[in-house]
Amino acid sequence: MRYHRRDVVERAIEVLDEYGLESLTMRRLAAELGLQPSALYHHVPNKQTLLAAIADEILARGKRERRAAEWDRRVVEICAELRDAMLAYRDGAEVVATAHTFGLGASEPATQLREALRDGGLDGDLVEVGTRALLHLVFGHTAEEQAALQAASAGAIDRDPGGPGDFEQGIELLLDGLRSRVRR
Amino acid sequence: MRYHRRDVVERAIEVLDEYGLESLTMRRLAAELGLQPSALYHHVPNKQTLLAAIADEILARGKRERRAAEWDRRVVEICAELRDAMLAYRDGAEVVATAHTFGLGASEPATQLREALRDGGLDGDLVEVGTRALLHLVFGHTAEEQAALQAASAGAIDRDPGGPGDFEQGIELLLDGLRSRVRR
DNA sequence: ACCTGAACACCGTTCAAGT
DNA sequence: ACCTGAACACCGTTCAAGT
Repeated sequence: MRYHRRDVVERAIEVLDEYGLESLTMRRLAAELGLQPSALYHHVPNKQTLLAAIADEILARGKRERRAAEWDRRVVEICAELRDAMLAYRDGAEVVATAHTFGLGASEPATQLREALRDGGLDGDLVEVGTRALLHLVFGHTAEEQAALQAASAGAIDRDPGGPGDFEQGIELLLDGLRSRVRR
Repeated sequence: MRYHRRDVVERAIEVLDEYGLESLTMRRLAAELGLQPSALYHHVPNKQTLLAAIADEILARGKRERRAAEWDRRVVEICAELRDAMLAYRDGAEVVATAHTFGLGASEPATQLREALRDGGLDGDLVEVGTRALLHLVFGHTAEEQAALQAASAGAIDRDPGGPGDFEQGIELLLDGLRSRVRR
């Protein structure tokens, strides 16, 4: 059997979802594909790049149709889509958030948010600050939520998992600030 | 020589600051202390706990006097203190942010923010949502800023590092939303 | 209480060689 | 182009034993 890069990424997501990020090793993935570990380096230059590709694929799979007409409703829609996409896979939020911290992946959601804020009539500087703030909120909240959810299902009752209500409320707080800065 | 837990944490921070998070291994730290790796487990149950202790110590070392009288200026002050504390050590933001995602460390800053928001006259629910949103913004922004700074100093000109202006602007956006929700 | 020595069960990555 | 086989230089953690 001969594989291509997309096969490797797809199988990596299966391993991630079934066994978790700490079990997603290059050796484990190679074994899952029936390959020697060294064979993976023909498809991917290193593990970090593979994780960035996984992050992008997870977000791509969560894509939905845009419905909202108003720019601020569209922001909420984009953020909710991001959250749902990450929650769909075990440790999905951690993978995406980490990749984003190091400037990898998640470039498309950033572009969409930037567009929405620009449509809202915000200045160039505020578009950038707002986009980054929204992404940090979404990634931070979802990573914490998923960690709490997984900790809860593994035993400890720990803390409240946050939930979609808390999530939207946080986004709305930020949107308030953005709305009040629309030039008119 | 006999060590205590605090010696181990202190030396770990030195190793972190000098060689970076990826070089902070239990074996490396043990060698630095002139110990066998197994000796560390007398002071700390595992690496995760050590990292949480490092996160707390980094934040504790950055503590400053509170000056602002108004609740919203106090929020800005707390957030700026957190950012400075994390930026003071190599990979400090990543260590603190990761610990926070898993519900470890950073409990004191959370308490201080909660107090400030309560003083501002916000409802219990909003206090929680606001505190979490502020922390995600601070951790997310600072981690990204530090990663970009370190990438820049290592060669690539990559992206803009954000800076304190962008940071405060993001916090102010959120504060706008919080201010508008003060019950009166 | 704190530490050594040895082991267990792994990692990511490189590189010559094969088809 | 894609893969094997072998190696290099490491990991975190456990556990019996020592003082």
